[in-house]
Amino acid sequence: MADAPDASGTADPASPADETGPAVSPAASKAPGARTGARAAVPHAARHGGRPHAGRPTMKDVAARAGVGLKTVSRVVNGEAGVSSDTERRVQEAITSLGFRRNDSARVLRKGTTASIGLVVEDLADPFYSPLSRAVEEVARAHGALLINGSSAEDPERERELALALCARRVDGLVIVPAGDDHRYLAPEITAGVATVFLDRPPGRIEADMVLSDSFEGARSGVAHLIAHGHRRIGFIGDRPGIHTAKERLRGYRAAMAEAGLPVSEPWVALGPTGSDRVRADAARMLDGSAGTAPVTAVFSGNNRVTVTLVRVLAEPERRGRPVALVGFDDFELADLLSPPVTVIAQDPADLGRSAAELLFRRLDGADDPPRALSRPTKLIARGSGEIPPLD
Amino acid sequence: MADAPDASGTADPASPADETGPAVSPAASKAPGARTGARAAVPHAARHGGRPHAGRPTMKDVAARAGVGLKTVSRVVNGEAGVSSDTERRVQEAITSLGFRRNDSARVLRKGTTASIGLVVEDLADPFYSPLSRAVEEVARAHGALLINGSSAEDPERERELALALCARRVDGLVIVPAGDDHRYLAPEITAGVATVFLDRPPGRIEADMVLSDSFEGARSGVAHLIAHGHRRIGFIGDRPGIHTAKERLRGYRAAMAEAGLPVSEPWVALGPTGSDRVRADAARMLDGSAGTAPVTAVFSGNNRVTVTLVRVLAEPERRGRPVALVGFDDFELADLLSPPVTVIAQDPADLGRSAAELLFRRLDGADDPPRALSRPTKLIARGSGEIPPLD
DNA sequence: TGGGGACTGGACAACGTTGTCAGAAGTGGC
DNA sequence: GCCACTTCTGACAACGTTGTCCAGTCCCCA
Repeated sequence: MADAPDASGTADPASPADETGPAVSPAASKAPGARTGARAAVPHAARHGGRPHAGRPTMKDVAARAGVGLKTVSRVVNGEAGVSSDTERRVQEAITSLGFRRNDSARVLRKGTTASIGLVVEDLADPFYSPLSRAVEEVARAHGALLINGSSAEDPERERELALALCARRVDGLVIVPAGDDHRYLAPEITAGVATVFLDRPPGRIEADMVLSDSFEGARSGVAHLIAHGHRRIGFIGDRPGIHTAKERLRGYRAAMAEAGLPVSEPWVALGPTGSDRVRADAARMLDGSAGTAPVTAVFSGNNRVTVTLVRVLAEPERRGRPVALVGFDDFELADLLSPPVTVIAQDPADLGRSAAELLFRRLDGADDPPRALSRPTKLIARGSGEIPPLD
Repeated sequence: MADAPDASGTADPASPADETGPAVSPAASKAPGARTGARAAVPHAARHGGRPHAGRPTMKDVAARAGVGLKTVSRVVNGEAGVSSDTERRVQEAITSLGFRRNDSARVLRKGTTASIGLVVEDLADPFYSPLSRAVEEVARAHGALLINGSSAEDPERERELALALCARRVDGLVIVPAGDDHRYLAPEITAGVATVFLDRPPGRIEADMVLSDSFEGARSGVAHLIAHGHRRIGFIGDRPGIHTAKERLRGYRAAMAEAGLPVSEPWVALGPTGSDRVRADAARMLDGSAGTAPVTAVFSGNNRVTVTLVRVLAEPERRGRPVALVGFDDFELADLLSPPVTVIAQDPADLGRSAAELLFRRLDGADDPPRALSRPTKLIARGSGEIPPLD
């Protein structure tokens, strides 16, 4: 019974598709004047009446307006062949006059592909992750895909929520900077076809593509650099111990010390959250010496955030008298203009993002080879702070 | 009738939902080895064969597996009341054993709301926009919405493409840092119910909500600060003249100069892209004096990117002899650690993002009042570079 | 004038979910 | 034993699009 009136309804040029379905009656009753003419006259009146997109024209409306079939509109909208130029013109007119825009949700449902990828990072605002996000976005754009992204705030549960929400949206692929160390929750998704690339840190308890910087070698070479400049008591301040890169960098630190035959006093090593309070406390402890341990003459910093705090600590007036050498993992803007300029182990965040995204799209294009782990090299950039000799 | 064979099919753990629909035949022919058994045995073999999510279990599959009706599954998935705990348990079992995840595309189509908002900025990697994005994301998250974002690269056409693509995805709302100056293209979308807030710059030729920093007053006070420290020849280097904030800040500069009765030589004013080459050239021109114009003794910088380049220019050895005062619009990390520390007109990007997002969600919650323009104050932070006295 | 091919247009089902509505099963009172 | 009621369940349509398939229409050539 629904069909007959429905069909005649769409033949009507100004077809109120609304009125057939009971679902939209609230919207219809709230904005009854929303006829073609009235709509233009009162821009803000009915704007937020019902559901956000209630009352949007559909292809059916366009078809009725142009006096053609539904599929013909679809063809025009998608630039498919097989529509005479005259018909096309009529359809285009109807489209612009109704303000029609294709509903991609419906398209996605039908086609099974969303042309969007998800990105989960720790913090979108972190100067390490923002160029990385941008690079992923550029690659996505080049492939005609949109980017949906979120910050995990280094919380495994939030990472999981985000990743699964993205999967529920049926993103075509996922780039994840993992916060947690167990990603079995993604197994069904990967099996179902969500291409997944882990970035900066490896996946936990699951096999998948990954793109990592060589944290171990980077840290090793940075600490070796300090040793080469005469330091024998070197501190390490890094990110939380659960984080893979923190562990790897610590391992690099220990390796460099071991290679040089230098002992490591445990008070010289501090892992933890990168908030400035914690870093300041740990720095103070190792710089001033404590519990019978001699103070360090150099510090290796595990990342970006830590380095910036350390730069502040070392710049404090009371520390000026006894210069301490510093090498930091991650480059950062203006590092070269500080005094002393900061020696760093540089990664290229944009390159990491680009590599991960390209790997992802290779998968989406059908690459079937087993998961691979890409390692990107780091580069020591000597600027001054890492070349300060020890005082004693 | 369709149910009986279907049910038996889905009872099979590795149900080949593919093979029932003709829609997937092209995919099947593309990856002919993608047989059912192979999938389980070789996890990565058939993974990217067809459409990304082909063969995912649906509610129908879950229902068949649990021996219940479709709607009951829907009820369980959405935590609706009216399901006995025994039935719920059976459904939950079926869900986990099949690895079912609700398809939000279908949900969106049905419900008309996507629980996602779009954000268009100039450059996600810019240290001004990344905390802003993060703030928008936080607010979105608090409202249970995801964030889809993109960079316009300051290209109006690209901004338009992005914004319309987001509308086609039926985002519930849109936060835009506009690149262009004509947003009439958004009128049909706004009419259709896409809540839209413009951020950092006003919309062009359209009425809509906006959240702006007080660029005029900020620049005026910054230049007045330089004047108060004795400068009479002050340069202004800003962003491209098409950009609203650039114009406003220039206007503030001129106002401060006029208030002090100081003339402005046109070579002291330079607008253009923020790439370092252009800024360096303009800086050199006004610092060295040219064509009978005396060199400036202070520079006011129109933004973040320009300031950083100017800091580098002023730090060059050959410029050290003649210190030049500098005040920059936008604060930036480590500004206080440079020598001299940089005096800035600070905006709070996170606050801007938060305000815009909150305004957006107010609209989505039904607020119907006319579009409003929020102005956020700026704050002068004197650190040293802006207090350098003029040489002559 | 008729027949074949090329082109154009439209009816219909399907994608996976949720809202509506009605039916079935269970409970208690009389 | 029956009715009224509540609680639970499922059939069905609809959301707006695209793929399939068939039916016209037009033109050209024989």
